[in-house]
Amino acid sequence: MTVTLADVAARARVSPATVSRVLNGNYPVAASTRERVLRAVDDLDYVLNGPASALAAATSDLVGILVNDIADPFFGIMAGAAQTEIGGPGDGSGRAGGEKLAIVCNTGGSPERELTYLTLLQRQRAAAVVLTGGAVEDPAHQAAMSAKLAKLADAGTRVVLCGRPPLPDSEAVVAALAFDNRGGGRRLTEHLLSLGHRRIGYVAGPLERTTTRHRLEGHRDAMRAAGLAGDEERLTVHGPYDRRSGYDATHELLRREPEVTAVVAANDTVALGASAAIRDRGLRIPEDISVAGFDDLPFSVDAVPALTTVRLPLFEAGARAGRLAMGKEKPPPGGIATIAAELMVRGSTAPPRVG
Amino acid sequence: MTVTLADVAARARVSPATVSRVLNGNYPVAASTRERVLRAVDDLDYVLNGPASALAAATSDLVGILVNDIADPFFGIMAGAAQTEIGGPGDGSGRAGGEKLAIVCNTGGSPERELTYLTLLQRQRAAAVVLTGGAVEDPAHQAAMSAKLAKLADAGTRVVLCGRPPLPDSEAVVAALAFDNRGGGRRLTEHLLSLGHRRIGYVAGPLERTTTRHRLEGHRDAMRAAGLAGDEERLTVHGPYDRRSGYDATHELLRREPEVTAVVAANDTVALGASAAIRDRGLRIPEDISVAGFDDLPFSVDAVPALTTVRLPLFEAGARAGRLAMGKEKPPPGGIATIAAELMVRGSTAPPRVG
DNA sequence: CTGTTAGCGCATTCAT
DNA sequence: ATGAATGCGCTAACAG
Repeated sequence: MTVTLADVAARARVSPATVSRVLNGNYPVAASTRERVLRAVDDLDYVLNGPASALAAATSDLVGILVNDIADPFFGIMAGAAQTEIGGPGDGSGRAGGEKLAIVCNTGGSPERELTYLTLLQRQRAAAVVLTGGAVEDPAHQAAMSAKLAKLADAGTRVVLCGRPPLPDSEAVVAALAFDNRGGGRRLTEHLLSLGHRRIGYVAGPLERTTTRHRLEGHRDAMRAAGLAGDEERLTVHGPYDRRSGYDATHELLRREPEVTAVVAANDTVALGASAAIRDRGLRIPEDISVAGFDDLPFSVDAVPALTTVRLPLFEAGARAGRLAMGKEKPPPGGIATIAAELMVRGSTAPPRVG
Repeated sequence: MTVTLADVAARARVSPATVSRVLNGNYPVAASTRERVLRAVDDLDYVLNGPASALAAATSDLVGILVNDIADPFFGIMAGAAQTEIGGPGDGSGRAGGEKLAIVCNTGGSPERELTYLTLLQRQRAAAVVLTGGAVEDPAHQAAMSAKLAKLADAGTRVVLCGRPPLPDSEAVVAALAFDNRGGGRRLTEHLLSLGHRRIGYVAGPLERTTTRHRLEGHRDAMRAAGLAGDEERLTVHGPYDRRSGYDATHELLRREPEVTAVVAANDTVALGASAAIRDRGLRIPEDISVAGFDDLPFSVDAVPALTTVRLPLFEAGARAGRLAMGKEKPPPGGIATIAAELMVRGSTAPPRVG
């Protein structure tokens, strides 16, 4: 029923070994034989059996990309970029050559699912794994992750972190590309302070995530440097990285502290919700309250007014992670690189009203 | 080095077959033995060899989800929803039970890559494949797709279409969930007509895509019914489904035809770009020009003014496709279901200025 | 309910 | 440059 390597060999009048060699191309084969084999492959419409191949070779051509939320462009952009480097351009024939199969796995931000996916990828003997986005800071989970990644690395899987800080002690990881969330957060708040804001609310991401913590720390560093420490707790509300959360949290924040003149959101999506909440209270942006986000997702420039935010080079970082996973690029010194975050000042921030 | 089923069997003092049975759970095993085996698995930190398993069983636990653009929430939402149904909830142990591995493949809208990914999935003996979003209408590609899907189905892979019209003659497909793009497009334009608009510009998606054609046909149906046929070509500009394209195309449209009082965009993302272009020309929305989108993505309600659009139940459709792919839900009669599209009237559309 | 026996389809030694 | 032989780790009949 299903055509195998042996069938192709028979039709091309060569041995199975030869067919295998032309298909993998890592071995000298006479041009004439190669041609004969390829024709037989086409004639028979032969498709390599991936599992059999992976079993025999003890490696597969799967590359996993883990994301926290596939519906969030923050991850989609990185994953798509990584995939372009991993999947190869294809040869236009649809005939699948030696390229890898880049596959995106959606953890939904759940530590358990993250581990489960890693196990599944380990089971598939994945060639590489790219972990994107912030990590959960629970010590137990971190330990489990380190152990799991070590095991993957042991089995020959290349592990790359993208937009995620390096793990405590992991020589298992080929490279870690970390965003400068802290620096970005600090510069963003410094910008607001320089405009004259003093009471700045912060709609933070979920607790126990590195991204949340680093951005918040940057914010507080700036506040402290301006002599504005003390009110952190009251001026901070936590919630998921989504629009709804930004909306609800901002209402809560403004109820708690009506004197706020600026709201910093955990990311652009949250900022969108925050903006909606502010408008629903009859306030104008930026005249009554300034709003700022983080990430500079594509829609942020189209917000009205355009959103002041911190740009993260998501595409570039994802592409680099993809190359690193493929071994196409040399890892940075020490395996760790910090990716700069750039402040983008736009219309949603302005000096506070006097009085 | 790497621990195998046999090692587990030895430690649990049972035969390899028994270990296989408890791991797959499709066969009666004494509770005491099962427990012994599971303990051995944990002790040895055993991870099943996916390729070997797939080879022996002639099926794998991979389920492919093909998307046109992973950075676009339109696809992200569907893919994420499908994945929740496919991946299973996990048992919270991170130990990967019998769940499938849902993997998202990003075609970038390229027909070649679409075929390549299908070949790769065929190679992996995928359990199921979900194709999301519009298809390219090139006859050669359609034929190639039909053939490829037939081969996949032959090999036991379940094929499900989500947000994509059924193929000409394909009993290969388990089920096709098609959005009512035509009806939605028609109702949207009817809404504009009822407001009094007569010169309506259309920023369409890329040529030769089913989604583009159906939405455009709905629009033109409504125009024709209102006796407004004739200017189709001049009032339509095509481009990719992205923000930039919406921006450029709208400038082109307004240059070509300044009397336009409303712009219908191919989707919400394009509508965002269109809105920016309109504002950059010093025009107000909706006072000077009304704008409408399609899809009702999460950010659309936050646009200012909120975007009038057509809501597609992306999450529900994706989840249903996931269940269909898993055989957890009965296919609709004839294998084809049309998913309704709901008009969402919001602030971005209003009657045209008189005079 | 459990053990035994055969492959699954391919990559890779070794030969030649 | 090519062919023959071996085994990757597991599942699926068959016994029992």
